[in-house]
This record gives sequence, C-alpha cells and structure tokens, in this order.
Amino acid sequence: MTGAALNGWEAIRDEVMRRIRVREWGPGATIPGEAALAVEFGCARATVNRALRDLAGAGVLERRRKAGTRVMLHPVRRATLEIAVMRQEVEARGQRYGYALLGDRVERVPPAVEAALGLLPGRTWRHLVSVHFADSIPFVREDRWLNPAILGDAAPDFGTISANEWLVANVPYAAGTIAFSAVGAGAEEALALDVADGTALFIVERTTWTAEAAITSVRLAYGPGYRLQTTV
Amino acid sequence: MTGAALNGWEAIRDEVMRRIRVREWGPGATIPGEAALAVEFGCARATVNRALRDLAGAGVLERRRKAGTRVMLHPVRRATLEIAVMRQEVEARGQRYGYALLGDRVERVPPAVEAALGLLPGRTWRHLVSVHFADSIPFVREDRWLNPAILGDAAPDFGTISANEWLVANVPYAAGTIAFSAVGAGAEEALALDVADGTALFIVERTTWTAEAAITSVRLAYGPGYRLQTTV
DNA sequence: GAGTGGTCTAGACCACCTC
DNA sequence: AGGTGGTCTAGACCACTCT
Repeated sequence: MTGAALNGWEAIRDEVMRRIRVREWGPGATIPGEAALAVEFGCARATVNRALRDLAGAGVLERRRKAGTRVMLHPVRRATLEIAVMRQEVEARGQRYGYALLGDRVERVPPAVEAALGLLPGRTWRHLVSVHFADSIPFVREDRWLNPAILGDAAPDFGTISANEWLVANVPYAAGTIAFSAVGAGAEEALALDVADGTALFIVERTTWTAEAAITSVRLAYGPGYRLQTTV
Repeated sequence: MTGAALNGWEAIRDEVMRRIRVREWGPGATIPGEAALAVEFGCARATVNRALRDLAGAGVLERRRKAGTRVMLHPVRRATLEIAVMRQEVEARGQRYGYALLGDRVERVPPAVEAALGLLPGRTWRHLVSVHFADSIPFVREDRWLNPAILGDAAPDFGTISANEWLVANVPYAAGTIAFSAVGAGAEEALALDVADGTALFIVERTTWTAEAAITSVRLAYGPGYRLQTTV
C-alpha cells in the first residue's frame, strides 16, 4: 500500500513499534505472519524475524508457533541492571576504593543461608565479613558464605583481595539469583557502616551456583543514600 | 581436531562458553574470527554470529569490527528485572488487589521532581497520592506527578483505576529511568503504610518520557518485607 | 493435520575500524 | 587498505501447537 521498502531490521522494528503505538495493532491483537510482513516490507522473512524477535525480547510482543505473534496485553517493562565488581562501582563514582576484612572463620552454615543455597544441613563453610570503602567512608558491608571446596589448592589472602574480586577472576560466569530489599540496620551492620541502629539500608542478596555445586551466598548492605539506577 | 559438528547456535554458544570457563580463551583474549569458527564447528558463519552476538549481549564477549571478538576482562553481570503493573504484582503473589486514592490535586511541581523530569520551573501538574493493597494490607504508597497535557480530552477517574494502569493502557511503551533505594519512612508514608516512622522502606522511583514530552514521575514506597527478586 | 515461528545455509555486500 | 563483524537474501527443513 504505502510503498517504499524498509531498509534494515531496525527500520522494520521501528515501523512495527509505531503501528502498535498508534493502535493499528492494539493490545492483544494478532499481527500478520512473518511471510506476509516480509512481502509488505519488501525484504526476506529472516529480516522480519530478526525485528520481531527483538521486540519479543523487549516484552512488547509474544510469539508462539502456530498461534502467531500477538501484541502483549500488559507491556512488561524490562530493566537491565549491570552488576559490576565493587571496586569498579566505587571507582566509577570517582571515589577511591578501599577494603577491609573484619572476620574470616569456618563456621556452620546458618539455616537461612542453607535454605537459600539448597544445602543439606550441617555443612561448615567459610564465613567472610568485610567492608568496602569509598573515599575512606564505609560504602558496603559484605557478609559472605563461601563453599570451601571451590577454593581447592588456591589459598587467596582475603585480607588483601576481596572475595568478590577473587571469585570473579577464578569462578566467573556462574548463574544465580539476586534479590533487592530494604531493612533497618542491625547492630553489626550499624557498627560496620558507622550509622545508627535501624537506619534504612539497601540490601542486595546474591546466591550463585555452578552446574556442579553451590558457590557462595552474599548479603551486601549499602550505606545510606545509595541508589541503584538504570534506564528502561 | 575434536571432530563432531555442533548442532544449533545454542550448542555453539555453550561450547564457546565452556572454552572461556576453562580458560582456553582467557579474559581479554581475542578469540578466532567467525569464519574460522564456522569451519571448525562445521556450520554457516551466520550461526556462529548468532551465538557470539548472544554472548556479547550477555556481557561475556566484546565485539568490534576489524578488532575481532574478545573475552570481556571483567565479566559484567546483567540482571533483568520485569516491572509489571501493580495489580499483576499483587495477584501474582496470590493476594487480592485493592486500591485507594488518597489525594488528587493540581499543584506546582516541586524542584526535586522538576529536576528529575527536566522541566522548566513553575509548571503545575496533577499530583496523585494513592495506596495499593494486598489482601487489605497496605502494600505500596504511590506518589505520582502527571503531565496534565497527556490526559487530553480523556477524563479517567483515578478514584477507580490507578494512574499506573491507565498509563500502561493509554501511553504504553514510553522510555525512562528507574532507580531503587532504601529510606526510612516519612510521616506520610508511615501513615499510609501503617508502619512506624523511620521504618526501612524499599523505594522505586520511575520517570518516563515519550519522544515529545515528559509524562510522569512516580515514587513507590513498598511496605516492610518487600523483596525484588530475579535470576542472573 | 496444517500453519506458524525457529533455525540453518551459502553466498553476498557493506560499514567500520584498526593497522 | 584490508580484515572484521553486521546484515541481508532466498530457500529450505524442522518443531511446536492449535484446531
């Protein structure tokens, strides 16, 4: 109808997006198949596929074989967070990074951590407590449980290098879960971060596994004023 | 060398991932070009491209024309958060959703919100304050500033439908920023959520624009115990 | 069973960037 | 200037799932 062929899969993605926005294809509607769109846009089906797959990944479209491609009823926003190493996070803010180890003992894993890691009861793991500084100000208190098995023969000095960095360098690309919440500072956290008891802290809890075994569970308590920001 | 051709781009992605994990290709190293890998894996270059592009999107590889493909020095973790409509979030927890409008006035936009939205000083916007309930328990207090221009002729009754849902249905697919933090409950928040002053609250601040204009800025204060969870 | 998206191929051209 | 990834094509087969 309209005429000119679109150039490149991004142009096709934008055109599809436009039609959704102006309700030419309303929420829940099934849009034409890839073959039909390829004809209309004057391109190969693979190019249409690339564009639609991108929009599906963004949560705008829902695609199912045989059923076709539909506009999502409730457009789900997907925000991507980039989780960097603590040192990078501090230095990216233009501040000097510092690190101190507060505790390093082999202890029985508490039930709450056992549950998060899916461990059998009664294991003893390495328990590390440390503080990360930004310009000499406490930035994060880190409370980590570490599977001693993954250390193997290596004997890193966690007084010098943070477990965070050692893990990234030696056990990279592991999978896991991550959770964000807010809690009032407990006694230990208040002490480590130099704030009053009950101060609202931003909490990040991460648990990671390799295919074979649980690796670590860590609770990061960020000092007051911390914001985790991204674009949608 | 090894022999058997790999089947499918996911198998290739996994094989590349394996070589990175076992340090066959260490951090910062340049891996063979697409053409070479296509020969080795016994597939078309496009298939290798698909696999490598996926890993680049995951933050494992870095790709530049002419320079080639390199293993990222610091593997950046990318976590994807799905931001749903409040009603869905509550109902997904198996609880009954409720909503109450506490305030609805046209007021001068405060400086902090002006800054977040990039507005010129002195505008008057719609200011909506509401509470979302889960099983009759206050779940979130919502404090929203809304550009009156985008309402147009529409006159939604924000006493019945939350601004959240109205916006998703009528001004979908806008871009914006999102930030997470933790603060102690102020007087208004404590009252709305039925908690003590200073209770640690999980805060989500979102600001959204269309290509043409700023739409809305909202601050969501979640009640105690809220966790935002995802996988990496 | 049939129609849809998912993927692969072999070849080609191009944009970009490093050398 | 040349090599690399980025993309497109035309065709094909496959996997899934709705009817």
